[in-house]
Parts: sequence; structure tokens; C-alpha cells
Amino acid sequence: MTNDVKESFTGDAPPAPAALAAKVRTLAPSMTRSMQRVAEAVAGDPAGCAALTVTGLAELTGTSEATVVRTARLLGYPGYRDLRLALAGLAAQQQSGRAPAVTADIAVDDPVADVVAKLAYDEQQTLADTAAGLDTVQLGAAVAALAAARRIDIYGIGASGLVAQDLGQKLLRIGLIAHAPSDPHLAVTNAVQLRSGDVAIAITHSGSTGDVIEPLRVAFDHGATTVAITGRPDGPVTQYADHVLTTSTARESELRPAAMSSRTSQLLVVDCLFTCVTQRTYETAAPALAASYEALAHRHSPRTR
Amino acid sequence: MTNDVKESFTGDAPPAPAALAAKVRTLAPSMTRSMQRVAEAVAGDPAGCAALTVTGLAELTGTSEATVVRTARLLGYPGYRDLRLALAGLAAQQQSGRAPAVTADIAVDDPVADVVAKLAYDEQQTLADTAAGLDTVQLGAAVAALAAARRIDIYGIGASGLVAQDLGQKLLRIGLIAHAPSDPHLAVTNAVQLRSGDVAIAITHSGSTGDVIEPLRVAFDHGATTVAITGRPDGPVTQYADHVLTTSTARESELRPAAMSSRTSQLLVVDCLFTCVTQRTYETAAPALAASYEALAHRHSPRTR
DNA sequence: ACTCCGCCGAAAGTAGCTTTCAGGTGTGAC
DNA sequence: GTCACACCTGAAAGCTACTTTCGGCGGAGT
Repeated sequence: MTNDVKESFTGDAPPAPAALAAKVRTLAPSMTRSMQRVAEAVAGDPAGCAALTVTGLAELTGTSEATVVRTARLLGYPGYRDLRLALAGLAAQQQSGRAPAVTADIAVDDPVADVVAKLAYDEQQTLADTAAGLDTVQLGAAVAALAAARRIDIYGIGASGLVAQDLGQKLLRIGLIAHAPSDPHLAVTNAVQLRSGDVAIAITHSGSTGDVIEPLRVAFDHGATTVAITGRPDGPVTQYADHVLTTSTARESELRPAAMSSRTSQLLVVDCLFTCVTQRTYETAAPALAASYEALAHRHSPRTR
Repeated sequence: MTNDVKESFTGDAPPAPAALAAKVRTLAPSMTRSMQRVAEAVAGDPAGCAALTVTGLAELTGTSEATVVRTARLLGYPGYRDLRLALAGLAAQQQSGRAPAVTADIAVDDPVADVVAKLAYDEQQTLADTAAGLDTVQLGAAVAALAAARRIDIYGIGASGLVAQDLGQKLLRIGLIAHAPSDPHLAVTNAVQLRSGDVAIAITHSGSTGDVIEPLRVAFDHGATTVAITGRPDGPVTQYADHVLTTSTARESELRPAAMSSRTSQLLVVDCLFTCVTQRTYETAAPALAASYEALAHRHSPRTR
């Protein structure tokens, strides 16, 4: 995994078609200042940039041609030429499609109805971005591992901890043996028990949460198949992950903390995992689901209607 | 402005964006045989041709590069480069055009990519429905109560329990005193402590979960302001709720349990509550948010970049 | 059959894209 | 506080891909 050739970084992902804005936001933190300027211009005005040559875009962003090419590479394209083609596609798409309506940020004095509309729109956007940016190959691999696992551990802290527990609850319902310890120490002691054929999943938006990385590392060292669900595909957590599932990153602000959209994104990934695993293990999953539903029935008081 | 150069024929029309196939058909009769072959290829497979260089397209059609360029000119573009961009746009357009074919239910044999698309679409739908059906008056009243509350209790069990904890975590971060006990007994003993001016929130999709209704009833009896977040506005839980926030209910199936969409819907409501409360209490909420962010900073290992 | 017209592709020319390399700047170690 | 290192950054060389030119060749009319 040693990329001794400095300039030859090529994202493992194939050229993204429409998930460009999402990819820009995902990768923005790992970009240098100049590259961020280029990425910003590209995300902000795809149509305009598609009309520019390398030189033109370099001048517009006040950088050099080399930087533009580097940015294109980072975004997963072989070169600027291909990025430009993708931009043209994107431009045409949003030309014909719907115009973004309430893209404005949430203000302190927005009325309640506006907040609802903006939040709903944002979360929808997050879902679309996540779906577009999700690597189905990695997802398929993770699903296969889960479906065959003897035992499954899921690690998450804070907001991601709730997502971890959500996945744990779901997997239990289809008869799999899943744990989502919320205590980091318990997580590590759990991880020690894992071995080849087991699966460990780490959920962390930042990709650098020590309390989550540590148990994943332990599981990795013990031979378990490891999966990372993170918004930073270049973060430390991916070191110990056999499969990486990338969540999208929405722009954030004071009234729109990152935790909100990352949670939405993570939950979609988790739902995908769950649904696909259910497909794979349908023979056993279906009766298990039915049984868990049945078990809860008497916990509800008789319906008023 | 000397147009005596033979090869410089430029159609009066500006570069056609999407009406390319039509233009090809219109101009086909006035084309020479070789050019027709090129035009045919372009109209037949825009996406494929967009991936080719001049040389590639020339070889594919058994013609020369010059002919390809001439065809591009005839179609109204300054050169092949621009035709190629238009093709990329066209390809992306008709790619996205057949996107809404995923409205169907999820099947056991759906490929992974389809599952992702369908789930994302469904959750987007759920969000839109929820936002549309949310009563902003009730929401505003609940927000006012929360912003002024001495103490806040949030009750939820199972999947809804995670939503309750999510809200609890968030409210804590803006300096409010919130508890989300996951144990029903603890919930009741907690509820006893509430009094007028406090707020209790019950989250239950079915609206009839005894373990959640009971603590809400206790809180209600003790004079607390009570809020219900439920998918059944006519359910038993609303008996003890001063304000009812309705979540939407999507159709479900075996591979798409109700818990999935109800959770999405509940989370949107919770986000709305949180965001509006943050607005209302901005003076104290903003520094509290900043502090909680700061406190977590050192829990992340040093950034790779 | 000859000549004229115009389509056609090879090759030269050029613009734009890519790569290399050296200078500068910020960061971490001592 | 100073030094050294790593890494970003843009200038310029190198190369690919697009454009233009020009001569040949086939068909149509006479």
C-alpha cells in the first residue's frame, strides 16, 4: 500500500457521474487550500466550469494548471478532461431537472415552517448524495461478510453510537448475533473475542475517533473482517478496515451541526446493510423478523380504532 | 469576417443542448455518406461516443478525424471538443431521466445498487411527507415549552428509544437539562419528579406502547407540559399529550420494516425541535454548543492532513 | 473517355492537457 | 527559539488530442 510515486494518487472510486458535489464535500477536508478553491468553483458552478479549459479554470481560481489537474485526480478522474465531461453532464442534469429551492442556510430568525422545510430538504439532499456516493462493491462485500458471520460487533460513540445500536437491534431481529457496546472499554474487551469469520463494524463520522478505532484495530488484529462507516475515507480508521463505506458530508453551520447530516447518512448506509443482509439470509431472516414482531404485539395497548 | 474559407461552415444555430438527435435527423440528408456514419453513431450512443477521442470515433465509424470534426461543425459546434461535452450532457440527462423507475417495492433478488436507490428514495419520500404533514403550530408550542423548561424527560423504547436518546444528547449540548431513560421503570420514577414548567416527550410510532405512555401519563398528572411524537394522532398516547407532533407512515413490507421509515420521520421531527429550540435560546445555546465541540476535540487522533 | 467537382483522409500544425522540477511556506522536533 | 523536514505550489517542458491544410480519388456530366 506504499504509494511511493507522489503524484500518482488515484482514488479507488470510478469517475463519479452525478455525486460530484457530495464527493467534493467529502474530500474537501483532505484537500490543500488551492485545491479547495478549485473544488469550490467546480461545485459552485458546474456549468460555468465545464466551459473552461484547464488554463481558464486555473486563472479563475487564481491557481495553476497543475493544481487543477491534481484536484481532478483527487476527485477520482484520470485527468481534467474527464472531470470536464462529468461537469458537462452534471450541468445538463440540473438544467433539465429541478432547480434547488430552499438552499439558503438556516437563520436565527427563520420562522418554524422555514426551518422544517430547510431541514427536510437538507436531509433529502444528504440521502441522495450518500446513495450516489456509496460504493456498491464495498457494500456487497460487507453484506456477504455479515451474512456469514458467526458474531458481529458494532462500535460507535456519541451520535454514531446510536446508529451502531440501531444496526445492532436490527441484526438481532433477523437472528444474527450482534453487539453494539456503548462503553469503549467493553468494546475493546468484546473485540478481543472476535476471530476470523467474525465481523466488526466501526462507525465514526470523523474517521479519527480513538475510542472507536481502538476496538476495530483489535478486531482486525484478531483476524475478523472489519468494516468502517465513515465520512473520511482517508481517515485513520480505514487503516484497519477491510471494507470502507463512505457517508456523505453536508455543509454545516452553527444551526446545522455536522452530527445531523452525518447521522442521516450513516442510517441510510446501515439500512442498506440490513436490507441486503436480510435478502441474503431470507430463509432464516423472515421467520425471525416475524417472531420478533409477534413478541412485541402484546406490549401495545388495544387500538382505539 | 471573411467567410470565403471553404471549411468554416458554422450552422447559424447555437450549440444544441438536448435536441441533438433531432438535429441529426434534420441535417442527415444534407450530409455526405461518411458524415452520416458519424452522425448515426453519435445519435445512437451519445454516452459511448462521449467517451471517445476524435481518433477513437473516427476509427469506430471507419472514417477520418477530419470527417468527425466536419460533422461536429455541421451540427453547430465549434469543434469536436464541444460536441463531446454536449454528448456527455445528453448522456447524463437521459441517464437521470430513467431514474424514477425505482418506485417498486424491494424484492428479494434485487441487486445491491437497486436496494440502495430504493431505500434512499423511500426515505426521501418519508421526509417530504413528514415535513408536509407537520403541524407548525404544535411544533412552535412544543418549542416554546422546551426553551423555557426547567427539566426535560424524553421517553422511547426500542427503535424510538434511540431517537429519544438522540434528542436528549442534542438538548444536553445546548445546555438544557434532558434525560432519556431507556428503562421503563426508571422513566416512571423520573416522571414523578416533573412538575409544572417541565416538559415530557413521548416518542412512539404505534401510539400505543404502554411502556412509553405510562411515564407520560405520570408526567401529565404532575402538571408537566407533555408532547407526543407519534404516527397515530388518534392513539392512546395523545390522551396525555398537550401537543401532538405527527410523523408520517410509509407503506411497509417484509424487507422494509415500519421501524425504518418511522425512525426517519421521527428524527426529522426531533431535528426540527432541536433546531428551533436552539434558535430560541441562541444566547445560551451557541456558547454551549461551542464548548461541547471543544471538549471533544482532543478525542480525535491528529489529522492525517 | 475526358474533365470537372467535391468528398475524403494523411499529415502537418496547434492548442490544451499532463508531468516534472525547483522554490517557498508552514509545521514539528529539539 | 531555531532548525530541518515535509509538503504544497506554480513555471515550464513534454505530450496527447484536436484542428487545419492539402493533395488524391471517385463519381457525374459531356
